Amino acid sequence: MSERKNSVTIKKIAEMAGVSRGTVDRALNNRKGVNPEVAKKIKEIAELLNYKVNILAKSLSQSKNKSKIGLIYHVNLYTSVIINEIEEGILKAVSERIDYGIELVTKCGQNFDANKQLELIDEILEEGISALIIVPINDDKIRQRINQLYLEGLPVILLTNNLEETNKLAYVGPNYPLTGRIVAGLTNIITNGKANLGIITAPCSMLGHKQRIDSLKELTKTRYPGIKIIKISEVILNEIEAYKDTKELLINNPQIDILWYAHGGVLSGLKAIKDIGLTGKIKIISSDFSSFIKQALIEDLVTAAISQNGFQQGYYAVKILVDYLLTKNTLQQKDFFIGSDIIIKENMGDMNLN
Amino acid sequence: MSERKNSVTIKKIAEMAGVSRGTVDRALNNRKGVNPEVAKKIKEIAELLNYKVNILAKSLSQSKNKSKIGLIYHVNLYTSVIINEIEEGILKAVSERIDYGIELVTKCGQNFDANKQLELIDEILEEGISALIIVPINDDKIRQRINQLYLEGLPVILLTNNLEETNKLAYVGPNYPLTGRIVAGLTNIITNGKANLGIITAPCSMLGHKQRIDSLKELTKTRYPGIKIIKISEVILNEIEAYKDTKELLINNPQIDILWYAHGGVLSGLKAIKDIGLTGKIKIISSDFSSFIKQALIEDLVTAAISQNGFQQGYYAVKILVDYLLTKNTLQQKDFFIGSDIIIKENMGDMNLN
DNA sequence: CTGAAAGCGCTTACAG
DNA sequence: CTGAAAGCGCTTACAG
Repeated sequence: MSERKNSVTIKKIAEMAGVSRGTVDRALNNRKGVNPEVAKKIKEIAELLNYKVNILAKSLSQSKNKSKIGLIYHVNLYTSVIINEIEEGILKAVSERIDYGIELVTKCGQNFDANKQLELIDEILEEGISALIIVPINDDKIRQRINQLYLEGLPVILLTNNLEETNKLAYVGPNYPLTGRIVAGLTNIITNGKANLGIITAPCSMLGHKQRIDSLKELTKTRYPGIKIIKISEVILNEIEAYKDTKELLINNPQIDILWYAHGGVLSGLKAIKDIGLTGKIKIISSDFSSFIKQALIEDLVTAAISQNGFQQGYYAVKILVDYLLTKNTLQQKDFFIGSDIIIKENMGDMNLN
Repeated sequence: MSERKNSVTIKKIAEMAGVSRGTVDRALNNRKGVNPEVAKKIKEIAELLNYKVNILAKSLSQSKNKSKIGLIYHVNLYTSVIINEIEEGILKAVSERIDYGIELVTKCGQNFDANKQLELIDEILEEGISALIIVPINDDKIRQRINQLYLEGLPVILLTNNLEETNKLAYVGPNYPLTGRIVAGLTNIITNGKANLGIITAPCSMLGHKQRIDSLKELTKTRYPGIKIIKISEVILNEIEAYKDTKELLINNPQIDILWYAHGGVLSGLKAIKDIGLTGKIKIISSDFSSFIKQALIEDLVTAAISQNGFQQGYYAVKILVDYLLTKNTLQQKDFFIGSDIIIKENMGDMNLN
């Protein structure tokens, strides 16, 4: 069953090729200074024997020069919770890989400040990182900088927020269009197909947020015509705005019976709903899943939430990156989508391990 | 941030204790033949320096003697799909750990045959396994055998099916009572709290299946009184029975508006529903999540499914076990619950990596 | 361009 | 009970 490797080592290849282990190493790792003919022969033999490098030995032998992974992200009021989870996932994955000589360097910016993020990139480069994980801000300057870094040979993983037309090793994060469709499907199930939906969102500072709304719109049109989108309300998200906006939205559109908070703001939204006496009359779907939302689910104030699994996002970003750094194997895919879970009152904290 | 180890090696401890590296190794690994006083001193120094073994070096040095992990499971008509997923997860985790000298030996029984499983245990022991992952059959003989093995020092992980009063390193699998509650909550959401629920299940050959039903019953009583359980129909699950039973159930209980298939049988069930002209009038929740169910979700024949994440179950069983074998660190918990996901038409295949 | 040798951190016969 | 030495598979100055 698992006879697939072993016994074939660099030593065996060296013997068969009639060279030293050092030369085999150089050839297989494309280091310079090997006679091309010899290198070719060595590679052929390796191929023939289905040689697979022993990662343990490789890492151990290189353990003097640790490789630093850079992490750049940014916090702001409405993403801080998931950022915490993401960081936990990252730290977990890194701690599992300490023996491989992996180290983490972190820089954190604020509030979608692209210039600040550019600075952080410069700073982190000075630390001598060998790869970068970044939650990029949706800005041309950032896009260009990342393109440049990637072309210069730095493996870059975009985390949580995908940038279009940007070179990268991979994107790890939610499948935003899919998330929008999930909200549509969930609304359908909750309302038995007949709904007057209100949406509260923020101005689309992230590509994914726009994709989410667009795909919801499309799916309600084509698959769930009984779901009417009454109004999409874009507010600059802070608690005051979310409160005011929820109130206004519901008073001006009394037919709304289900409300989707695409970005947060649920806390004040619920307060507004209570103040106008609609608690229990409006169903709520939240695309946030913080401890506050958990509480709201428990109290039946929110019907369902979509969790973006921050922990997994962070964990897999590191896992994928380190696998790549250790093996240089071409990745099987460019986009690694982390599932978005449907959370209801009963399945919170379902999984008790990480 | 991650300054937590390194630089402190066995060599350093040896120097400080004034002994050889061999002796340090013997002491720290509790091998016999070390002067107790010396051992104590060595351990104190290690503690003081917060020594953590380098797993890479340890595994590499031991890579001649591979450790075999035994896997015993059983297939039968209605669990085969999830078993496939479980096996995929196991194989993935094992393949990621080949360099650690991990090998898998697999034995497969059939149809809840406990005697057969006992035989398989004997057979697999002869292979010289150093740990066992087993999907145990709910039988006293098995229970006793596992207890005995565990007491003899074999690390045993119970996978997917938990046995009570059985010694084990850990259980990895669904939280069955929770799954029942999820079905209750899902039913509540789908039906807006008013439901006449029919249940089709199999005689409880597994503890978990009973727990699932019990917890659903309890939660509908306490939290969702609007959900009436009309009938719980236990059939020996094969397609003919599932067909007959669904038909009978729905004809005799025309008030049923939502049906939960707790074990499978959905394929024939849907056929029966069609034959009596109720397609689209009865909502279906499936606790199975096979490719057939996927298709049924796409065709709107099934409203929602609960996935038990077989892949993760298998993957984590191996991960947890190998971590343990390599470090002998006491596990943080006894039960590792793998989340059960709510699947609707829109979030199938949400995650595209494993 | 290539080889011999030392090294990564740990384990393990072997000899005493 | 303990140490010296070889070994796990790979990498890397160093010398040529």
